[in-house]
Amino acid sequence: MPRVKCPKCSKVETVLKSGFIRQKQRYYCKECNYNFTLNHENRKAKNKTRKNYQTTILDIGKAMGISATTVSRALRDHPDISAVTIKAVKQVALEMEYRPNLMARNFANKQTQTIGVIIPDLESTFFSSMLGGIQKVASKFGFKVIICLSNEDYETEIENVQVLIDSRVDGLLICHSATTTSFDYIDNYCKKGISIVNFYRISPSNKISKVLAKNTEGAEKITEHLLDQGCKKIGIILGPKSLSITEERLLGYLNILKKNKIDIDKELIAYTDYSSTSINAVVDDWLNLNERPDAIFCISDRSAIFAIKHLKKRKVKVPDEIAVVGFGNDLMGELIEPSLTTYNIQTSKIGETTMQLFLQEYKNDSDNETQIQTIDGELLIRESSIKKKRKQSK
Amino acid sequence: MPRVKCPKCSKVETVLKSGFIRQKQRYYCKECNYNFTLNHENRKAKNKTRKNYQTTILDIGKAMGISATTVSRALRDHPDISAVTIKAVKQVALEMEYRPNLMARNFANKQTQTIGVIIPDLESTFFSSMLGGIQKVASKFGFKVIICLSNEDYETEIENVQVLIDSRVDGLLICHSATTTSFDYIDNYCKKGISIVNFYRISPSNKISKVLAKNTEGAEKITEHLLDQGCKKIGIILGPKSLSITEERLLGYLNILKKNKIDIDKELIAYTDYSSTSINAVVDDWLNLNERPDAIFCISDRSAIFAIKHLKKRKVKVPDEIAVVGFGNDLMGELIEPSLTTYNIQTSKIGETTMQLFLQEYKNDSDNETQIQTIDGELLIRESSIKKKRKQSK
DNA sequence: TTCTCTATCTCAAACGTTTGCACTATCGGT
DNA sequence: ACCGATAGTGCAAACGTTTGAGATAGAGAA
Repeated sequence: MPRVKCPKCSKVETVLKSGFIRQKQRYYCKECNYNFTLNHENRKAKNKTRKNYQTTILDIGKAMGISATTVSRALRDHPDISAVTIKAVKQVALEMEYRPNLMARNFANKQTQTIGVIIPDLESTFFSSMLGGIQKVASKFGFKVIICLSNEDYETEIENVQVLIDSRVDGLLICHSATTTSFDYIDNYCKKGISIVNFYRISPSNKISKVLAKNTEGAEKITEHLLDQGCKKIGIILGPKSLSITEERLLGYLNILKKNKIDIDKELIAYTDYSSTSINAVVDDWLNLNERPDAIFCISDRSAIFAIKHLKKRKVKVPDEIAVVGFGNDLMGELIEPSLTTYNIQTSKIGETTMQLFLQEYKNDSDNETQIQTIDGELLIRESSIKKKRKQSK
Repeated sequence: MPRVKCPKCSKVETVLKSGFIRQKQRYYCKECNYNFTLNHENRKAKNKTRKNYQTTILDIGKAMGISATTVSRALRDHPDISAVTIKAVKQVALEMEYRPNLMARNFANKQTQTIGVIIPDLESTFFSSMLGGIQKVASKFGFKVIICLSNEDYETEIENVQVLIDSRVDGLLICHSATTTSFDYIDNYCKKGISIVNFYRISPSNKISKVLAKNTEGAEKITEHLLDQGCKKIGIILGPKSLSITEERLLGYLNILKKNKIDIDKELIAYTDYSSTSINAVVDDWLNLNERPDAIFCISDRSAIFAIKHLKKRKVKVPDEIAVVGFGNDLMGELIEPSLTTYNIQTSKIGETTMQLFLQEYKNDSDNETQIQTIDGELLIRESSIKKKRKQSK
């Protein structure tokens, strides 16, 4: 029989061993019916003395002989607290190097002052500049931004959404991936009362607000410009069919062709997955036609640059033989030779507006109607679309 | 006298009005000395029924007749819990659409599975590609990434650090702003036990780990290459003096000049703040010299592109009259005409390594020594530095 | 039978903050 | 002397999870 004293009744005779628990001998006292092990450390004391201990409002309260409640309120300038107290508390907080624990605050408040942003990639300056716009507005209003990249993959997109929602971000700004074909999950989360704003590449859902570029109008202007340059046969390189921007820009293109009574050649409407291989394949196809197109309208500046590079490699002169135009206005369009004609959708402004829209909805947190905001763009005529012949004839 | 029943002694006669509190009539019972107001709603009930209520482990426990503890452990496959229970709990959790509240979890665990990244800007593809590298590794290990932009401003950088630390991020990856001249704050935070990793633009602190490019070596290779092309007079456009990269690259440049017994001309060493105006000013200065430089080595690809654009405007031929080289390998260098010779520092890999380094330190969370990792680079010779004469002579 | 062990489960505290409401003191009218 | 008002402060619960350690039961050992 072990010679151990029961911590409750202080008897020794009645204590029996009772197996091991977590690598420690465990005892049982018959007298008071109590199980116990020896040598427990004081957890509280351990915590208070550990290296990176942070002062809390409780510490301040204790130091000043007031309650933590009052400290909490004082630090936030609550009207109930007298000016004297507020000043004193703030002074002590400073001295004690107090910093609020935002984790705890957020937890208590059930909000994080954080928004999640999902974008397809950071390969070019295109999405990162939208991100920049979002960041700018967010930081102005004290919001943190968690970024997630979908890498143009639907599964990843959904995983990201899940993680962000589990993290209880206050809002979700989503630009869909190129492989996203089902947008149902959006509606699902809306039911749970999370603010989602779609931007640039949007879903068909009518439950969330959206910010988009003037896709159709832009495509119209681009197509008009090409016709204006004397182009007769304009190929269009689109993204995947499921993407809103694909659809809308195709519409603009078709509008202008119809308006000008030009037959629509289905062979000249190509869907791609944005990859250089798929774009090069389309270009090759068209170069093999009996009658080559004299202009190519690309879904993005990036794809236009792929096209230009490929055309150069195939010894086709841009713009003389084939004009190329992009869409979006990516920084690199300005640098390539020939410089790229494009439609400036104001990426940064799209980002800013998206964040503002979220903020707006977040403040009125009622179920007010969803908004759709369209950001103005402008045609940016550069060298890649100027047909010399035409230029000379002017 | 008001006709209100005291909730304690149930008497009516003894109840008096006692002012208003928060827009509500307040009463006072003389009998039992109790103050009260009427009609308090049941907060708990209100919460449980509100629109976006999320099931908790407590709900699951209640539904299954087991404790929340068991649920919590079951969901995390704790060995104490029987396989049967684990399976059952997971099943119910799925049915009840349970999702862990990461805010609460993080709060309890005192860690956030989140790292903060501070970069100067998102204007070019340069930092965003480092960010991409960080993101890639982070998401692989279940870490979220909060981004902050310093906009090359010291104050903003410090503010960001503060916010991130208050948010209790698990780590901080910092690339300093161009205007940061005092790095003391870093050491300060290190004392508090936060993992900080510096990348690309680093501080002199010896308390944190760092990931950097082969700046000196790269600058040597670049300079050697220029000499190789027959350049005699190489101007160097640097960033601010306080920046580590400025110093290190200047060193590489000087090394090679000395090695080749070339006199160092202080006039050809220029410090800038990265802005196009400051770069153009330097270029103008040099163009006004009696003897113009025949090559310009720029601190970044972005600044090299500013320089090339400005030279073109001033009708100076690149590379024939003046060769221009950059540093870093930004996407746009490939696109400009003439394409830019540069030193590829592998931005994305720098990001990846930074995150890996953090992860490594985070896991051994001991105060192990700091590491400095250098990422290999390679000279990327393109058109902007090829002197035709030399080429012909070969 | 009596003690010991293991497997499994539960209790309660802890994390740091916010918040509803009670409490106290004091002041001004009747 | 009594009533009503207001300002300032404190108490305790709540947020959802994790965790240290006690509880319980049934199996095995002595």
